[in-house]
Amino acid sequence: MVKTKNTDLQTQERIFKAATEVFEEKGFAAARMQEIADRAEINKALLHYYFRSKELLFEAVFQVLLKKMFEKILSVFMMDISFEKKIKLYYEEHINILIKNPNLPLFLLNEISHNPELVQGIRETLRYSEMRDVIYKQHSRELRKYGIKKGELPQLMVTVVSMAIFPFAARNVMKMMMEQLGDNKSFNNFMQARKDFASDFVIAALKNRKK
Amino acid sequence: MVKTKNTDLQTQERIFKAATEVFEEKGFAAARMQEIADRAEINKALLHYYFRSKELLFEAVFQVLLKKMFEKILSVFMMDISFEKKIKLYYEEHINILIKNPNLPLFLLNEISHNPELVQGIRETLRYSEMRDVIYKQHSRELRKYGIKKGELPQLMVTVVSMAIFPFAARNVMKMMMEQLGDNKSFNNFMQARKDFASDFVIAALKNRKK
DNA sequence: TTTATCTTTGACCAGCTGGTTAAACCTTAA
DNA sequence: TTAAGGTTTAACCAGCTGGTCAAAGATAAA
Repeated sequence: MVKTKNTDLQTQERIFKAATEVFEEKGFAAARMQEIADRAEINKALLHYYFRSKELLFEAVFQVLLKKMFEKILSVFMMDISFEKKIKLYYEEHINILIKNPNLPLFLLNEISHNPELVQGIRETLRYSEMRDVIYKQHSRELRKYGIKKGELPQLMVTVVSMAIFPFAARNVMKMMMEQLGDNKSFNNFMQARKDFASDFVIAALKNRKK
Repeated sequence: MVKTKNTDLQTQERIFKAATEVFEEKGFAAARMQEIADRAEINKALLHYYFRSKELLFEAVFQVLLKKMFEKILSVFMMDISFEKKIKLYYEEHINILIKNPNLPLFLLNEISHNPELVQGIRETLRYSEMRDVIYKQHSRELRKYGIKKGELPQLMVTVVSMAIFPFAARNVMKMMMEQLGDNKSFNNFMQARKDFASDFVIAALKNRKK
């Protein structure tokens, strides 16, 4: 309970890690408690000893994965650097994270859409309105120059993040396309190249907008 | 069997429609045969009479939804019009389809990622390499002008489609952001506005690229 | 060593899930 | 009217799923 033995933490961490893997791969509905127990190499009853139910275990895992997804985005967009640098840094950092966690986007989008109550967790983690206000204050001059009105900021933000996130969600479709192409570039190479392509694309679009 | 009575088709169609709804909403793993039967207002055993198993029923539904997603994209990008017009028409048509089927993107991406064998169906429906070749032949002049090399075409294509598809996949997250904003625009208004935003954005980026 | 507390386990269970089956029902053609 | 074949149903089933529980095992303090 209060006393934290070595073994306690080891076991709980092993369960948590196994649960993360299984939930991320299969999603909540297709995930099986038995499989989590097997991967953690423990008895199934132990799962319920540490995390009362499948739902509670899932929620614990979900919160951590949600933060893994959004904390970096938030911190980058809150930084006090130029908008151009921010875009470049965002793609660099976020694509790196997603290369390490390629299942993250589809997992999060899917669970959120199937269980709207999870959205509450996002409110607290993403803090969108805060981010939006900071961005608009910091970059009012640049955004005006680019002809982005405050009402259009969501359009721009969605565009920016979709260019990084969408390819991971569509990863299997893309892999198929690349095979068919006889393209030797791996998916990861594609995403490495995308860091520059995406930032150049966004900057170019902004600099040449109809005003 | 061969004789097609009225009632046969009506029943089979009712089952198919109900199955489409349930699979699209819940996904394969969380979908329940009983719920499909209830929505079709028939006995559960009838599902197995018309479609032998859950898997077979799912595959039938999946193929139709896959075509709903991709046929329009394919036909637009195969048309003999300028690249700019093609981009505009693509967003107009595809966003219209997705507004009518908002769950389609997440459903397809998710099922494909959880069941790689379904990719075969995409090969036949999407015909990516054919599309890519046609695009590159038709627009070699324009693409050269924009400084898009053949190897970069996938980057451009993924960018274009992600701007239309991603917002639907992230629909619930976006709805939350809009509420928090106190924004009265509905999600559909956002997507209507996105038709112009996206095409202008892509065209602007192309016209101002580093070469 | 003893004792109290925390961990871990095997065995078990109720309820759900996809799927089957035999019988009833309906339609149609002879 | 009747026989045949397709359609629909209620009842049923085996296997899986999340979850429980009593007992055994480990740990550390007294």
